[in-house]
Amino acid sequence: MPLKPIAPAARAAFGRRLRAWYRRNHRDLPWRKTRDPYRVLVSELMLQQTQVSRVLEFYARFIERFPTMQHLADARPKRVMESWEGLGYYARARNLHKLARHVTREGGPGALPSEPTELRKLPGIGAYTAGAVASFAYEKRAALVDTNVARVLSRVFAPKLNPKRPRDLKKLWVIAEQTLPRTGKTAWTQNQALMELGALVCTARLKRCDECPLARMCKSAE
DNA sequence: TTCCAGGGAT
DNA sequence: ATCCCTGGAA
Repeated sequence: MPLKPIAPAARAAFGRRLRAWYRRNHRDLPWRKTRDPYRVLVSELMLQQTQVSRVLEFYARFIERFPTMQHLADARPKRVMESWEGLGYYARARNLHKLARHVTREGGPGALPSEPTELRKLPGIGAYTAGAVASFAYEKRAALVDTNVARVLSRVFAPKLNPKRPRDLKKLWVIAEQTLPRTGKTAWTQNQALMELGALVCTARLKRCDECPLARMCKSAE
């Protein structure tokens, strides 16, 4: 079942409205002010499992204790786990530590790769986080789809798709790639905007279509 | 008080 | 397909 390509005009309108909305409505979050791949990674891993409000404190404390990949790599497992205490999903803290030790190993620069395919080889990094680091840290022109993005894209372009079904999720990745702006810099903003819209307006429980910049072109707007 | 969201590993 | 863990919505 081939996926109908999105009309260029719709694509352009989608991006412009989305980004314009973002500029006016986005929250001011610390990980949006940095391009440090390490910080972006830490924030993404924490955000996978916790609300923004809660991540804020943990993120600040974590970065204070482990300011760089090298600091984290040098730390004792116990201290890393203590810093994660209360966030849950502790396997991810272990993966993060493992990752830090891996990329700094034997004189390694402690740098993360910038390509999603390379990032995905690292422990704890799946398709979403790979895209997030590539886009948010390196400003690569990379797609990223988490459940927020999947929900927004399906509602706007393909209401028949069910993001929970793996087969449909693949199609949503295709849509995400099709709607990606030309430059990495603009993609950064658009990806952030997609996530923000999913978090603030087009939420799982409530569709606040009256405040949505995409309502006019949305296939499931009310 | 129950129910669900949320990436990745296995 | 299941598990991991917790806050917050219903």
